[in-house]
Amino acid sequence: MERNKLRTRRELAEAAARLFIDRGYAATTVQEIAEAADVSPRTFFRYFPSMEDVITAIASTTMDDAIDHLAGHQADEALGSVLRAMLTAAVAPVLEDPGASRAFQSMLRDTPALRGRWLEEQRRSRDRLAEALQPWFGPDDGPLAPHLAAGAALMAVDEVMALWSDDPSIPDPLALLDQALDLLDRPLLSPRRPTPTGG
Amino acid sequence: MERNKLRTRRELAEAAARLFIDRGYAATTVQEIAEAADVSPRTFFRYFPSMEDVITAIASTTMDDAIDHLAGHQADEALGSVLRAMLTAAVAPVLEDPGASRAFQSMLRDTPALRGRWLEEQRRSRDRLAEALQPWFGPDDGPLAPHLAAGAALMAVDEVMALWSDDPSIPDPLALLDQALDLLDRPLLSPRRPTPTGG
DNA sequence: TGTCACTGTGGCAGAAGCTGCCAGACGGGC
DNA sequence: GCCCGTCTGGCAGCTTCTGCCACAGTGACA
Repeated sequence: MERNKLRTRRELAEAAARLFIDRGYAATTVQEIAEAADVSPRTFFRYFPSMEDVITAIASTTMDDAIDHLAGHQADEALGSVLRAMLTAAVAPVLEDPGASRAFQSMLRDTPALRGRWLEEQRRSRDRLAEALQPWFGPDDGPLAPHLAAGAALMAVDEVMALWSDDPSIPDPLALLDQALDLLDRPLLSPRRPTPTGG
Repeated sequence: MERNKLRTRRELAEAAARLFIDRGYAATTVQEIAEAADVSPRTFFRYFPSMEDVITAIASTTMDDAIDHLAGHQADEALGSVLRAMLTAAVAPVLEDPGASRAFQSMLRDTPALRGRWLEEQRRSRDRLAEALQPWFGPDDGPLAPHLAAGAALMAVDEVMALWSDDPSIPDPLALLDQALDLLDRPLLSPRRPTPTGG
């Protein structure tokens, strides 16, 4: 019956995503989602504590997988290249159906409640990623360093996806992601070297 | 009557914050907040579109003020020092009542719904800050650069506050913030130079 | 002083989100 | 056939949130 549970959960999440994109979050009811997944509303709330939480089921999987994948790498590889590979793998699924991804991003953008949950999920990924990045940092780097690296990486993905979904002329988020990661590895707060003597 | 409106709004926000910290978000009802602010529940929803949104009224002001303050600076100052001053000013109010700030952060940490809204507010601040940082970046830096700088700065504040509120042995978040900003201005993804030849 | 418009507020009905509880359905082991 | 654990549905009830109408306070104007 375990397999059946996972199937029901996925069906609920997919039905919800479809309805949210189609008619918007506010215009969708739990009853409709439940009907689309062929269960009762009561059952819906046995799988998700709230209607907003459906979104996390859609969001978390890809990033979780990517972070898990990182455990296969060793600290003797350069952090930059490992992170680049991981984030590229996390973003790549977008290319399978760019239209749907764009629609999803737009929906997210216009729905504060869902965006909040999405960001919270991202925040949780940040903690997990920081943990996974520990081997690349030494005691001299301080406790903040892995958290900042993880945060910056995920923030870059978020910014890239936002920019890509806003601007239809950008065909490929992967090229943007590359640029973003290049920028992250240079002094972020000193873009142009200021004139040595102020004035 | 305008002044009265602002007063009511602030009273609602403060009553809500007090109740959330005291008994938790889930155990607080709109009716209780309304009673504490001496208005009807119906009036509450005229000031805030949802119960969760009260939190943004508390959050947004300090960061908004700090970003506005940034408009007084010119691009001939080093970005790093301007940002440092701005973020320090944004975090400084915490020192007025560290106990309350810590309690507030803990409450935020344990309440997914509120944390989501909080992060969303932070996301909005990121866009505003990126806009304000434009003068410090040239066309060669690309469109992503100011967004990444703004995102990294706010992410650092978030991480610093989280670390500070978790660990009672850290007396002062400002010192942590300084460390975080130092780290941001060095190559984030190359903490230790890897051995030139892999092996 | 009377009337009008505007604004802030309260009350009420009703839809929707969400939970606790009980009852029925299904599968596996004896 | 019977028991047991799990998944599910239905129902009652509370809470969040909205649309609507009514009332009170304020200022302008005759």
